[in-house]
Amino acid sequence: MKENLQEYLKSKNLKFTKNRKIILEYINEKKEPFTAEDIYRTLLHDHPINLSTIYRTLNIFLENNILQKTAEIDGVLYFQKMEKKHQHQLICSNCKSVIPIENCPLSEWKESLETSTGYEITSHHLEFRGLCPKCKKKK
Amino acid sequence: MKENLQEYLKSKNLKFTKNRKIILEYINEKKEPFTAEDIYRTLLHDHPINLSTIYRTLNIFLENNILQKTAEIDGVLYFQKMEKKHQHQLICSNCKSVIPIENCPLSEWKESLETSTGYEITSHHLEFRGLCPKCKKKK
DNA sequence: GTATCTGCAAAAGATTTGCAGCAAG
DNA sequence: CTTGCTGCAAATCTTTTGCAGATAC
Repeated sequence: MKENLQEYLKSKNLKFTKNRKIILEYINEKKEPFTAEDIYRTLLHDHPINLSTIYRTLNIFLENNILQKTAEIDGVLYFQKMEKKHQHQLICSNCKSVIPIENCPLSEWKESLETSTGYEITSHHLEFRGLCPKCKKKK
Repeated sequence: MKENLQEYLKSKNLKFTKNRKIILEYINEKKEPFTAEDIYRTLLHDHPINLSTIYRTLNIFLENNILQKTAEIDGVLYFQKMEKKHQHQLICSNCKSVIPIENCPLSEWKESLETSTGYEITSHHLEFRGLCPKCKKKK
């Protein structure tokens, strides 16, 4: 993957810099959706990278389908590695933690919706909200 | 509804001011999800209301379940009158218009998800994206 | 009258941008 | 060496907040 990306970036006149490499590693390892701030704070100690650079890198990765935007919660964007697998999120209303969920019964619904609305539907976004096991205990 | 609300607000030590009445009328008439800015611009000519006041009013209506937050798109909040009916949205990626859709096959999925994750799920949010009939033609 | 509302201006928080120096190829 | 990347500071955009005067009841 890393080698492929490097080739790919070159073909787009983009450079495979140290920062991009480190951010990419973060993205590849992280199972849960994350924010720009999450990356910033995680890397702060060993490889501090300016927040602007992180945002710029995330946008480049988004444009090139290396990354996907998976949620927007209280004005904050959440990202995840682009997966072949279709995924959605489960968000804790209390601690704002986000976990991914798989399986999705919605694709079947798509066609009937296209017929009834006249829209051409290209994607959907689904979020469940509730209390995670930890926050459930505290109440 | 208007009379009930007035009683209700009184019981909460909230006043039924002219501004709140006008904003409420907007909310009741508007079929599509709307933003604070939408209200501001619509009322600007006949009943200009300060944006802060609009935001404050929306938040009060939210807390009192007169209004619901239905989407968050590119950093902007979308609201709709609280409906008994469960609803979701269909958003045009091109012109950003939003229309509500009814029927939702997801409630059945909730229980199995609660079992598998340990979360207590309280709500879900679903958005479809695509091209509306107008924008489809232009392409 | 007095508690709540409102407009205004300023603050806050996430994200973007301009620019001058730095690094990759 | 040349083009693209980075850090920094400042700008931007939506939403929130503090405050002093206005309004509802």
